[in-house]
Amino acid sequence: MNKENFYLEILHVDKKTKARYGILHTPHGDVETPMFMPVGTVGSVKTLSPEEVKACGSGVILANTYHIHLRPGEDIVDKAGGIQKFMNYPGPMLTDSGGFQVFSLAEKRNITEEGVTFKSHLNGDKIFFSPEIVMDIEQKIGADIAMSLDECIKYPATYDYVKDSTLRTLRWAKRGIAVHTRKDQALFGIVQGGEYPDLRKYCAEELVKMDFDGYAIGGTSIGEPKDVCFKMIDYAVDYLPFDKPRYLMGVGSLDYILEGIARGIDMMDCVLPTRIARHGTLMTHFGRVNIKNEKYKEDFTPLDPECDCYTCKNYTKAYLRHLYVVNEAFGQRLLSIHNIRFLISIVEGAREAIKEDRFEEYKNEILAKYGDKRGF
RNA sequence: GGAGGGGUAGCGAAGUGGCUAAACGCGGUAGACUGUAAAUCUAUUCCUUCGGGUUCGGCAGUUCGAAUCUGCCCCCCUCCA
Repeated sequence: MNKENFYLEILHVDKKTKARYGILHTPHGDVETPMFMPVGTVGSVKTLSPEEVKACGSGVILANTYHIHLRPGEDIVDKAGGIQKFMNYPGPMLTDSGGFQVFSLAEKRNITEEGVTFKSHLNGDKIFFSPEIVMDIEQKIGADIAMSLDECIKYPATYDYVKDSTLRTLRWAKRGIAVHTRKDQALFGIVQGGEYPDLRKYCAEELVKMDFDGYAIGGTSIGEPKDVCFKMIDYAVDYLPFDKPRYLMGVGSLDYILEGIARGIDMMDCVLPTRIARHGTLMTHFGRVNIKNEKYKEDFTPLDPECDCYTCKNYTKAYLRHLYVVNEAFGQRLLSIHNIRFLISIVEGAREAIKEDRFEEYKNEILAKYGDKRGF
């Protein structure tokens, strides 16, 4: 495809790993890769202003087609001048297609060849998503990057199920790209195929034939073991074009992010930092901190002495715990700022390391210090 | 002074003879969370050396058995004088 102002400029590839450093050019600005993308499902990264998210060093942020379609509706976003203008985010955005809701709202949907019928989680209304309808909605929402409608396949799933689903996702991809006409919006295809190497390879190759503006690896981070997730990346990445962005969907814990980057991933998104922050859990250079813990009651030190975020520079654990305990919105905001800034700063460090061909060492150093083998 | 009502675990509140160490909620403590149905969910919350021990205002009874029945006492609330 030939999109205005959208391309990935790869400036360096790490000598020892597949990690790449580059600049993603988009209609709403240039951003460096690899990058971590915070999630703002309904047009807001929960508890934060767009300016605060940007101040954390964010590049692209996400919104969700299913949720925006329900409220306020794509026509309103279109009238507002697009999602970036509507929510006043000073940077590029991406909309997920609703493919994840096929997974997360599994009890409320039915899949057919034609598309997915959801029973709205808000009021039970019947919502039909075909690849064509999703393209129409995403083009109206107007993010810089739209995602093709897919089925995020649950794990584990049988070979036969994954094969049928993946072939259907490919047919949906073809139908979607056929009706995608906005030249100022990139469209990414999504590689499915579960844990099966031949299906991942086939799916990747078929998508590449369709010539998307970027490629995502989906069906990851949904409860599968870590090594399975890494294999899913490996099974697909080698069949993706070097010069197109590669997006690992749903990944937001420290080890998955760094392992993804090592495997040649450019973009990752996750709700994890914002969700766990709201629930009192923080990622720090020295592992996870649960700010609810009684032991922080009189701890007047910063959350993470090595963190440069607004929260760590200005507030103590005792105060953050207090805000959490009394359920103040400001506390959720400070904690969310920290987690987002933490992950973004880790990825910033990764970019510097890639440029200097020391990404492997950087990754090992960060993970060793973090300590928690779960990685988040 | 008279007439009612009530005192149950940190708090609120069920229970009114055995299945009750005692529902439920709050509070407390700990944990989970990965393309957001998530300011949500889970576990735990009398003591314990895990054998057991001590509980339902207090004391004394009835009973094989009492938070639950009886008597007296203490305290709280409402209304009338």
